[in-house]
Amino acid sequence: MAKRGYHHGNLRQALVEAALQLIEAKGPTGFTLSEAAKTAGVTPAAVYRHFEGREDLIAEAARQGYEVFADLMEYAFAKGQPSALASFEATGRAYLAFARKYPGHYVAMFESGISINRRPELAQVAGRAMGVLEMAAAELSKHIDPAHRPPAQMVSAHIWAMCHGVVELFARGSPGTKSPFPPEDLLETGIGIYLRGLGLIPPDR
Amino acid sequence: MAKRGYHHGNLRQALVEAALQLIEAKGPTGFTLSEAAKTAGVTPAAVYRHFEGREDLIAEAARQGYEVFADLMEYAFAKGQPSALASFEATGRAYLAFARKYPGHYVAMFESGISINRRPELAQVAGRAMGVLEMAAAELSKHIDPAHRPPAQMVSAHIWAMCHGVVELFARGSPGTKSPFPPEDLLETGIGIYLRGLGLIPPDR
DNA sequence: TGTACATCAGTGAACGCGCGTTCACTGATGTAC
DNA sequence: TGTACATCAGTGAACGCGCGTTCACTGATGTAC
Repeated sequence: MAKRGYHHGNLRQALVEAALQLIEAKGPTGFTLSEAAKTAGVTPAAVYRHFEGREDLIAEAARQGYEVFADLMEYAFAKGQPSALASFEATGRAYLAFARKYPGHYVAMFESGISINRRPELAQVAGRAMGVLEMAAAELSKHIDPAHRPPAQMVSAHIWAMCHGVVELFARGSPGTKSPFPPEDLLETGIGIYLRGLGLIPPDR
Repeated sequence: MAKRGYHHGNLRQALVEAALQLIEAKGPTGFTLSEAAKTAGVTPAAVYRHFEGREDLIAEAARQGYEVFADLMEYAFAKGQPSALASFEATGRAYLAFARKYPGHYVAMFESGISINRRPELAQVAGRAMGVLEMAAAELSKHIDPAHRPPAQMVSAHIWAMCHGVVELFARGSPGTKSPFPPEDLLETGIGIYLRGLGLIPPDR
């Protein structure tokens, strides 16, 4: 992908990809606009033709991440159908898979400190992603005895918290916090126990 | 606490406290050594009489956080005794309470990117904190039918992940990720369902 | 098809800034006698 | 108790650096006729 002459061709996307790569490598702190520009083979000033500034570039990276994220979750949910349980578990696994496969996006989305309300499209696509998880939880809730049924939003919040916690604590090269278990197993067993607690899996298997 | 003359008296601790305050206010990114020095009423250069540099100052803030954290967890654990279940639940709640009460410490510990192996004392005290949770999980495990008993370390990892996830996603002024439930409730119900899944709480209560 | 011209997407130099860190220094404190 | 002196804990000036951002510019591209 050698720079052909004066014009880059698709600088905007190249900058986003450079940003993602740098964010993954150095964290949201270490990421600089200047370095992203250099990585894309361009002067820092050129960035301003496509973005309002540093923050805006990060926001776009996060937006694209949410887009992929929401798609993955939707796909996982659909694939598990018509079993609500399978859908739900697949959605949880998709969460971790996303964090693993797109670490740059994940950091931009959840650790960069970007406000989700910065741009309307960002808020919208983030809502779509969360919506899938809530939908999965709602489907699941139908199978629970209404007397002991927690709100679907609460169930999705629990699962989201567990997923996020596993990612942050165990799936990253995190500060010394290693566990003897692979994150995938940790999440799978954790969700399994939780679902059993909801009465959706028989007590002993 | 007006500066009395040339010598500060207890600059080292004053710097740590300034750092914590700034980290809480601006995140680990926004924190600067220079500003911490100014907050403590001192020249940036003075910091070097007490710390090796910026990172070292953050590490000390994190260390003090782990100290308090471990104490709180130990206290909660002891208070719940002799009931393993009560101890375990109290320990979980203590986690969230710590994050709420000492947000600067929490960020320094878990979001500053500081390596736990930076200094031996840091690793040691962090180990102590994790040890309490593992101990609580081990106590709890004794009451589970051995045939269906997950390793205690796994249980503590699950709970830690859930706690951390709740803190990061719902207990902070986080990016748009609000939930209609208070974090305390979210954690309490989440742990409750999980424990039910372990067979430690009767299916309906 | 060729030409004139508007628009677009870059350059590169410059800016002011605050950062972390160093250095020789100096004022305050503690200690030996 | 007084004095000389070593040690300690600060100062303040200076540094080099890379940052984000701006500006007038220019080379490349697209379009109208």
